[in-house]
Amino acid sequence: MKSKSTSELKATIHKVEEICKSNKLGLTEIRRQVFEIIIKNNKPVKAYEILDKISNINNKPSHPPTVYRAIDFLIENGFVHKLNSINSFVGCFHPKAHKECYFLICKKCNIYQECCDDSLKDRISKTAIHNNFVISNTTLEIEGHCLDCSQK
Amino acid sequence: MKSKSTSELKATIHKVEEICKSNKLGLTEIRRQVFEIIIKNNKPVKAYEILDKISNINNKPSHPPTVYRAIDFLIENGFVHKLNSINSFVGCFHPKAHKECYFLICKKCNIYQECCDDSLKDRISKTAIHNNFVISNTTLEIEGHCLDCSQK
DNA sequence: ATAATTTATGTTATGTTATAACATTACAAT
DNA sequence: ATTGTAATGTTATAACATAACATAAATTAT
Ligand SMILES: [Zn+2]
Ligand SMILES: [Zn+2]
Ligand SMILES: [Zn+2]
Ligand SMILES: [Zn+2]
Repeated sequence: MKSKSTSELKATIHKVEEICKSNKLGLTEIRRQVFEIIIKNNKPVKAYEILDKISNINNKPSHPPTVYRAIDFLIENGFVHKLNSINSFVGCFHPKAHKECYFLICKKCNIYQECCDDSLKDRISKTAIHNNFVISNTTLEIEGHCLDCSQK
Repeated sequence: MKSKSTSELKATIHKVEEICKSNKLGLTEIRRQVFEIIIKNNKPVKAYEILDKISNINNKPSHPPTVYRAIDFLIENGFVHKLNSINSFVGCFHPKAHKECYFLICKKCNIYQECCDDSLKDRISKTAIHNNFVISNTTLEIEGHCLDCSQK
């Protein structure tokens, strides 16, 4: 993620809080911690990295299910996304704006960008219709090199 | 994969043999076995399923590295694809036609279809260009329900 | 031919990612 | 008080993948 400003970050966290409040979703301490670890990182985060960080924050060892449960909650509600191609998790900066996001992932510096434009979404939708297929979720992950890294 | 005819299957296997021959790629016994297991299955196959089948075929236990090496070879040369969203492998029915394939995967019956049309490819390419991004590989996996399964 | 090199496979162990299963806690509803 | 429900804790293990090193088979150079 091309580094987000502090205000964008705060706004996103606030939006998630609002969504949870108005939908009576329990944004518990652990879920909040996991969300903040993910959203504050400008690179995709791995589950066991989160596990380490959570353990440090709380000064006691956490266990995989704790982290994976929090991740599940966050994904279910559209606050984070999983990047299947690299088994990592990223925060969503427009939660609930749409169900899925598409990503560009730089193999060199590991930075990612969302790229969920409508024309792309439409094209995928048309492809599905053309194949008589009803979409429930889409994984689109484009790996390669970002501008900076391709110039070096 | 909407079940391929025997002739299509034979043709694809033959094409892979030809490509290997003309490019001096060693299509060894194990590699061929793994390829045939994957291509003959109309559903995505998991690495450890392949491991079991290989062990049975050869009447002696095989080990994970053997299978993963064969898979690596087949992917590198475009004969099979990995579906990252379900950690499974599928055969390619038009090897070398293009570097990547896009997929529709039915969550219910597990059958998959390739859907690598040019308009979709173009759209992805344009999205990358628009973001100053140089693509090296693309994962597009659309999960949902096929016609049959959505009618039930 | 044979030695050197390269390519592929065998084998053991381990690393990494993710979930099953069951116990406990906290808090709300009856 | 009792029951229900949602979340978390805990232990163990399943599922997916690779590192590291040994051996064998095929190529190539001498
Ligand atoms: Zn998003
Ligand atoms: Zn980069
Ligand atoms: Zn293909
Ligand atoms: Zn189906």
